[in-house]
Amino acid sequence: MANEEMKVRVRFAPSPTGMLHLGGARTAIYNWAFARSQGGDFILRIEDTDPERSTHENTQIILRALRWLGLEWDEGPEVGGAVGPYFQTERMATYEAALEELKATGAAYPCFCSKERLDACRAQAEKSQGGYAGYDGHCRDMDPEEAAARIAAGEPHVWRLRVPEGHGPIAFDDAVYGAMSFPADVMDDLILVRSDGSPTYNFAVVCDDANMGITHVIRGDDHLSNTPRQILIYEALGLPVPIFAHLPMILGPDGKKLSKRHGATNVEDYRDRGFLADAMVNYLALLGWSLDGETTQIPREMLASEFSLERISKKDAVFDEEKLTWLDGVYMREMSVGEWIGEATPWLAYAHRLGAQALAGVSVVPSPDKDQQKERLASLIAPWQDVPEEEWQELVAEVADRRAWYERIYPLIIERQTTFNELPDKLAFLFWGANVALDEKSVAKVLKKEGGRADEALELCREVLTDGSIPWEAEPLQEACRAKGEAAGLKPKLLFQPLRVAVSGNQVSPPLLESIELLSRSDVLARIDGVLSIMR
RNA sequence: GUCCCCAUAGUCUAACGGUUAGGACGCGGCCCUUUCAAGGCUGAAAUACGGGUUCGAUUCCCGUUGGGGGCACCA
Repeated sequence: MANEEMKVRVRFAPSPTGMLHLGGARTAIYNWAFARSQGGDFILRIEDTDPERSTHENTQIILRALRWLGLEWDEGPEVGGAVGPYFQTERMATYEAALEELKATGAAYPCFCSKERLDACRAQAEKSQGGYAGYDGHCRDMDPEEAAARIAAGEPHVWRLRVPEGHGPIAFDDAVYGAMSFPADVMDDLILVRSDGSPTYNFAVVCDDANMGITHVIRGDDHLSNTPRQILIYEALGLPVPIFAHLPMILGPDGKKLSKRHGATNVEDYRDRGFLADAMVNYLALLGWSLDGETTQIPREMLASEFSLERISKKDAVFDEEKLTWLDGVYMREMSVGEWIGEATPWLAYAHRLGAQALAGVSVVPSPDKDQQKERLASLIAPWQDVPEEEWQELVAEVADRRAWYERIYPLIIERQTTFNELPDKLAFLFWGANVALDEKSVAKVLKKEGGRADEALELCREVLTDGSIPWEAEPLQEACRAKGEAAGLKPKLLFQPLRVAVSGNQVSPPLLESIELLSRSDVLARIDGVLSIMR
């Protein structure tokens, strides 16, 4: 057992067999937060013992995702540390040493059963007993001399753990689930080392956690049933058992284990859909943990000081993207102009491209279906990926060159966005130049309304916007329009909605006169004239 | 088949024997308003079921039901 004076050391140990998914990200967050709150060390270890599925690219993807989330590790890949290396494939000597120890005490024995025999056993057990109960111990009591001879003859074999007979229940105190107890007699003799000499997961994990001085193992619930097996290995090796904390699963909206069919499960997809890392960390932290049941905004710094294992929930949690989206909006609104431009640049550049692609002159486009629109936004992953590199560089450079202008968009949009993916659609009209793409529904509802005075309203506004004596600024332009509308008996709504549609193409847009201020007089007048011409 | 875990509104959660069962997302209404947001106020919505223990159960115990995970030469 770890005593109180020991420095807390925790680790996140992903296997590089794919992307970093939401569950893994939350496990990493909890490990990180626990280490920070305890003044301990957060270690990253790559479990790449499965050569079939582990790749260098996947490792890089995981490191990148962790860095995006802002979870810096104290020891691990690219950072180093005193108990490295931090890739399991580079620690083979330590597993071999541990195996030698187990061989010497008789706690490990060689097993020559072929994969085929084991498969057959399993198949038969499933047929006759309805389920597999584990390895049947075929080689457990083989004569040591026979075993030695067969090894010497080069016969393929694995090494299994000899689970002690008459071992009482394996008990441990889980920091989340409390007192746990598993009967030892249902435990079969698990494989420690494969026939190719590589360690299995359970064996490598125990060796590494022990050698790296891990004090608390915080990991997914799916490892709960592995824990008694691992404790058996700790015991056989005579090593101290760390404290375990198992985390409940993250489920999809249908209550099933979260998977691709629920949409994005890869954290980098969220980045590429325009979510903020801060919101992601906050949301994920709250999925299975609470500070006090009241607080929903828990920034990283607060997590790093207030996180506690005691308040982790035992219950599986459903991932709710709507709440994440709301929280993302909260963090968005807290951003300064500078931060906003920095993060939003690709989407602003993409909005520019989208707007510049608008058709020439005035056109009417069908209104998107609300649900389809939502789905489209959800599946937009870094939409600029398809843009030719050279063109893209120019677009991005433009945002930097005209930074002052782009900064003026900030107050118009900051309270109207929840993720960056919404920006292109909402801001494209700023890049239309003299052209307009009219939304079909908006035309029907605002411009062609029965008995409406839309054309009259547009004429009035046009007069004001033509008047060079009025400064091209939102406030004076608005007041002048308002006065003119009032004189003509036009309520503000009847006056401004037609103008909104004529300029932005839609009955819903960012603040109208403030947007007009960002456009040139000639473009605005051209849009109004164009719209007027098709109304007649 | 077997081992293990879980159970408060649609969702995330608080209440560790005594509360009008609290907060958040989402949903409805009102206010603000030239649209949409944001903001403010407000409404509907939960202790899975059945037994105990107790003066008193969301809370403790047992059972039922419902969900989840493990039982690989994967991790």
